[in-house]
Amino acid sequence: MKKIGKRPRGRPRALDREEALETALQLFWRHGYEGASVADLTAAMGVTPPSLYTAFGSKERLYQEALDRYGASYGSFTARALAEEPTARQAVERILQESVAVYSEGPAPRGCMLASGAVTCAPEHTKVAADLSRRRLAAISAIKARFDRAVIEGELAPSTDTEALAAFYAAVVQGLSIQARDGVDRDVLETIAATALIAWPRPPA
Amino acid sequence: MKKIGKRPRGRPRALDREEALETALQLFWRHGYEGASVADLTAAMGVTPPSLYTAFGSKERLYQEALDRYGASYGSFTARALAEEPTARQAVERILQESVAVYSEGPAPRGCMLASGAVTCAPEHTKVAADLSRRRLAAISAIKARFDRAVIEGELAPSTDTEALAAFYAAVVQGLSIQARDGVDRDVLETIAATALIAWPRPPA
DNA sequence: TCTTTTTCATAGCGATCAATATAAAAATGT
DNA sequence: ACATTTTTATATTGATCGCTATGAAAAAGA
Repeated sequence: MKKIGKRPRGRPRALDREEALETALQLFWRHGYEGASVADLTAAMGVTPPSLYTAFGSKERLYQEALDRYGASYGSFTARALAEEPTARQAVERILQESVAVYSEGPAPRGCMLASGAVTCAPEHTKVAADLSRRRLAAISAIKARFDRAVIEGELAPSTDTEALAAFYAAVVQGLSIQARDGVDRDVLETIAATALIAWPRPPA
Repeated sequence: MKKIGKRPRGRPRALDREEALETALQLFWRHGYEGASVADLTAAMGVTPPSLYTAFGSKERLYQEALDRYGASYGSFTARALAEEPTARQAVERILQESVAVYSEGPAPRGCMLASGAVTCAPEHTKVAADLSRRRLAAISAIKARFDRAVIEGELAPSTDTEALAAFYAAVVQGLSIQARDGVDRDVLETIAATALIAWPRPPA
C-alpha cells in the first residue's frame, strides 16, 4: 500500500528519502557531524551529491533531520520512559537500563548520538554544536519536568533539587555513552547504572 | 637564569617550544583534534607551518604532546588526589570538586580535554580517537587501583566491585565535562558531584 | 671572512572539503 | 508527438585540509 496519489510532473526520484535518512543517521551516529563527509554519505546512500542536496538542502539540515529521526527512534526511550512509567524512579531506572542497551549494542558501540555528536568542533560549525547542546539540555529539562511532577504527586520531597537531580542522571547517561564507545563491558555499564540509583532520594516521610 | 649551555650551530629557533605547546593545548582543548587546524595553530603561535613541523613533527604528535601536557597540568588533579588524599573517599570527593572547578572555569567552559577531544571522528583519525580512549580507560584504572588499595586497607568492603565503582565516578566526571561545556551552572554541577557521593558504599562492619 | 649547520618564511603541493553549474534523462500534461 | 517539469549524473567550483620543497637568514666553527 504505497501512497502515490497524483505523482508530480518531473522525473521520479531514485532516492528513497526515508532510507537515505536512516543511512545518514547511522553514519552521523558513528562518525559525528564533521567525521561524516558528504562523499561518505552519498556513497553510502548510493547516490550522487546533487540528489542529496535536492532532497535535504545541505549537510547541516540533513544532520538536523538525522537527529530528529534519532530522537524518534533509537533515542525515543527517554521520552517514552518519562511518559509511560508510573513513577519518576521507575522512569529513571528504565532510562538507565535502556541507555546501556542502546549505547553498547553491537560489535562497535556508538553511544548516544547527542552526547558524542560534536562536543568539540571547528569554529565554523558552532551552530551545529549549539544545536546539539540545546538538545542535550532539553533532555535534562524533560527529566526535570517529570521530577517536578513527582514532587507534586508526593513521590519526591518538596525540598528536592529537581534540576540538579535531573542533571545528575543525565551526567551518568552521558558518561555511559562515552564508556560504551570506549568498549567498557556491558556488565560494568549495568553496574554503573545500578550505582547511580543508590543516590535516589529517600521518599518523603 | 636561562639554561643555554653550548647552543648548537644553526640559526636559533624563534619558537618557544613550551609556549607554543601551551597554545596548542588551549586550541585543542577548546576545539578538539579535528576542530583545530594547522592554520589555526600556527596563527595562534605566531609562526609558519615549517616551524611547527620542525618542532613537533606532525599535527598528531603535537596533539599527543598537548595531551601529555594537559595531564601534567590542568588534568593532574586526578592523579594528585589519588596519591595524596588519605582515603579513597576523600580522593573521589576532591576529584569531583576539582573537576567542576576546572571544567567550568571561565566564560566559555571547556570541560575535560580527554572527554571532549575526539569521541567521534573521521575514519582516517581512528588512531587519535583510540589514543584518547586509551587515556580515558587509564584514568578509570588509576581510580580502580586506589579503590583496590582501599579494600586492602579496610576502607572498602572486600566484596566491592572496584572496577564498576571507578567507572561510575568516571562516568559522572565525564558527564560533568559535557554539561560544563553546555553551560550548566556551576552550582548545579556541584550538586551533581555531591549527589554522586551519596552512592559511596557503606563502610565495612 | 668563509664554510657549515639549523631554522626560518615564501610559496605551493595533492587531496579533500561542502556545494553547484550544466545538461541529459525520465516522468506527466496537452 | 511534443512541450513542461523535476531529478538525475558528470564534472567542476573555490576553499581549506595537512604537509613540504626550496632557498634565504642567522647563528657557530674554522
